[in-house]
Amino acid sequence: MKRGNSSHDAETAELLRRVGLRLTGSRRYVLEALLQSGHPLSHQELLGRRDSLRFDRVTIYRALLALKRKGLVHDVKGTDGIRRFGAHPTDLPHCPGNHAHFLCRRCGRMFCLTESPLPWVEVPAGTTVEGKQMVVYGLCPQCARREND
Amino acid sequence: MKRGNSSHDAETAELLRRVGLRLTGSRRYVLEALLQSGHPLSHQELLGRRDSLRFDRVTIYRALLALKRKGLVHDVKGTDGIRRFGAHPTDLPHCPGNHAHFLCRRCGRMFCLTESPLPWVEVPAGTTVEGKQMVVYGLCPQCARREND
DNA sequence: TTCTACTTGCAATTGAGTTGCAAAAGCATT
DNA sequence: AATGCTTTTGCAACTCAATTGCAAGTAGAA
Repeated sequence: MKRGNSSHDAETAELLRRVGLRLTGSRRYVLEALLQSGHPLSHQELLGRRDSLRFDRVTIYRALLALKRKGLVHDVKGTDGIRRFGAHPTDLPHCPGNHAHFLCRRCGRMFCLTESPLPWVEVPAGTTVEGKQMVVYGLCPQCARREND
Repeated sequence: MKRGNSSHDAETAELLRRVGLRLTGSRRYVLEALLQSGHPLSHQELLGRRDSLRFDRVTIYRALLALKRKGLVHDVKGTDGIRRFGAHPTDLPHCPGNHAHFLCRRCGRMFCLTESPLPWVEVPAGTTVEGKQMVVYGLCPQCARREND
């Protein structure tokens, strides 16, 4: 399977192998893209990239689910209802995604606020907590500047 | 317009008037339901209630948007992608909804964790924060018990 | 009661995400 | 490098939350 000659190419292969996933083009592409990108990406954004190699929409979804299932990426459902997936080289291979995320309501980009770990939350007795996510929304610096013109 | 004879009937009318919304059946019904319910409700749940008076789906959506716009209710997009709306008598009329929410992945009910105010979050310089939400998910006490049978 | 702006109901549409299935590809083995 | 088994892919169809346009209906003020 043809693939890009990017800097993370060997790294993605190693990561996929380590978690027991077959090395397929879509998984390499998706993990590669998430590692390169400085911020979490939505399914739509992954499809839009020039180097997406025209993988089918469904294939991208399934690649994301596989990576998520193996813990290579974390995901957040934004206030806009769109799920975005992120991978951080420093977090891998046990990327917890245990931090807040910022979502710009104008450009739709999401950023990991890795400096803000999620707080402990008190829940009623008997409750089982499986996970948590926090989304901060508003305008990113660039969009905030444009909004004031 | 016919309406229920519930305990909050006068309260809803007063609240709607105070924020400058016309007193219509759907708004009374929705606000009433949210006040009575101990937890935030989705559009679907609002439609399903016996006393929903068969308002149109779209009407319920628009009533929710109007209440939200006027700050009478707060809303949260769950990890399941479904938006739920909550009103708390004690919060009104400036219900901030500034607390975490718990979402049960089994029964789909959402609860306000009013004891857990959202933490301050550090964002990059220039960022405009307009709001934030936190969703904790897992199993509620009842569902956790059933899952162990 | 009348007038007008706002609200409602209906039908159609959008868009994210999922499912079933036959063809194709990964990979361990020979 | 051929075999065979299992997983993955592509395609089409589908589900479901949420939105939009518009004509008919209604709340509230004059």
